[in-house]
Amino acid sequence: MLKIGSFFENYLKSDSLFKEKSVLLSTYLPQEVVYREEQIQEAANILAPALRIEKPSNLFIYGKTGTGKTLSMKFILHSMEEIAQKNTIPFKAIYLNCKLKRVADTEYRLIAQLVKEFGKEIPPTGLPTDEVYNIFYGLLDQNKQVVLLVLDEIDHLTRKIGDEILYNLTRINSELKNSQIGLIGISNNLTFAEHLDPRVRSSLSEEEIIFPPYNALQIQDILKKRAVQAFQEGAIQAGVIEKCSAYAAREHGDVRRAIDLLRVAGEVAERSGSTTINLSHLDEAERKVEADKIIDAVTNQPKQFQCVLYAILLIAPKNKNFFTGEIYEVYQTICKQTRFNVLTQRRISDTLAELDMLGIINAKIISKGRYGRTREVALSCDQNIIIKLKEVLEKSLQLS
DNA sequence: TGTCCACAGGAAGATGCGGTGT
DNA sequence: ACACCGCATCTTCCTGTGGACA
Repeated sequence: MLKIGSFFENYLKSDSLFKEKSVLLSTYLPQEVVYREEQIQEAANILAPALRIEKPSNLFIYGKTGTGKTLSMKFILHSMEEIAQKNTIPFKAIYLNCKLKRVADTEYRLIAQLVKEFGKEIPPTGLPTDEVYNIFYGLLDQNKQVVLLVLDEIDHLTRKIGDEILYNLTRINSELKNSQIGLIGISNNLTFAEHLDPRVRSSLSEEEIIFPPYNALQIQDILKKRAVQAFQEGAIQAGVIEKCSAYAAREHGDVRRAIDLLRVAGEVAERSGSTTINLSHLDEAERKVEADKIIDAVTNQPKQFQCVLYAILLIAPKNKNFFTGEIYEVYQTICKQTRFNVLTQRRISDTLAELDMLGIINAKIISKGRYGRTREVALSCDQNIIIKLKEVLEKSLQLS
């Protein structure tokens, strides 16, 4: 008791490395967005008519992850809302991330979420989708107003539920008497629009803006600016920021990742009682970020998924590469042990594809000629993650 | 040169759950 | 009580296919 008490005492007394940790969180909205002035100006030009209660052109934004798309859009919308409020312009901006599970990953939920933005609750299920649309139309058309709808990670939406919903959204305006709605799509995938229905494509991407990746120097500069706000003076040792931006530059200029890494490195350093952040903290942070991402993804999957992964973990030490059929056999024995239903191979095939998508395994479809076509699977994460995964799975599946 | 394996992966639909309005 | 809805998960049935082997 006394011991733990003094731990907290010491904890309070010791100076934190952080001055303002929230600066390093993804929710942080900086005062200015650097190196994106050009894109922001362009977007502002396109969206400005909304403030005169005219419908702006629909806008499409492309760029890899961590290139400041979301940040820039939030920045623009934020200042538009401010102006609108000051001048009592009936303007509303709605930002939705389509990647969020159970929020915006189906047509019903997306519209329900939009309705919620107007302050009305929609039950999570039960109503016909048409009905939800009607409620949305009604709310939208109550007053004369311009609504800007930002759909972030829009490629996730269409991959899951097709592009019909986008078609509906682009046609909303013709159904509305008072209001106007402008759509802004944000996509990580540069080729996203190519496999879109031509009608949707032409009306959705009336205007397009591309966000190029940041280069290493820009990343360094951004990181330095954030670090100054986030950490105590002298908390970061020389070379840490440089290495951090080098990591990010290697990952196609993903600044978000770099900022994440810096934050975790700070946490690691703090926990180890160090007064500064050094390179080894950064290395550990990188391992931790990677491991957390994977383990998080796995624990949120259904048991059957976990069974398949466990089967793979059992085979992996014996063979470097293995095939769908082998995995299925091992999976069956695991199901027997755990008293789970044995699913069909068709389903397992899909599960393997999902595992591949999550980056846990590396699956390649190969032909063994006479001996058929199959997935060649190899584990693609490093040893200490595998050990941790195995522990987590054994616990979750209640295997000894 | 054609055959044929061992799957991939599309389509449609069954099932069970948590919900709705009447 | 009832018919109906959305959704995740899974099954059934199906067509497609790269290339080693006879």
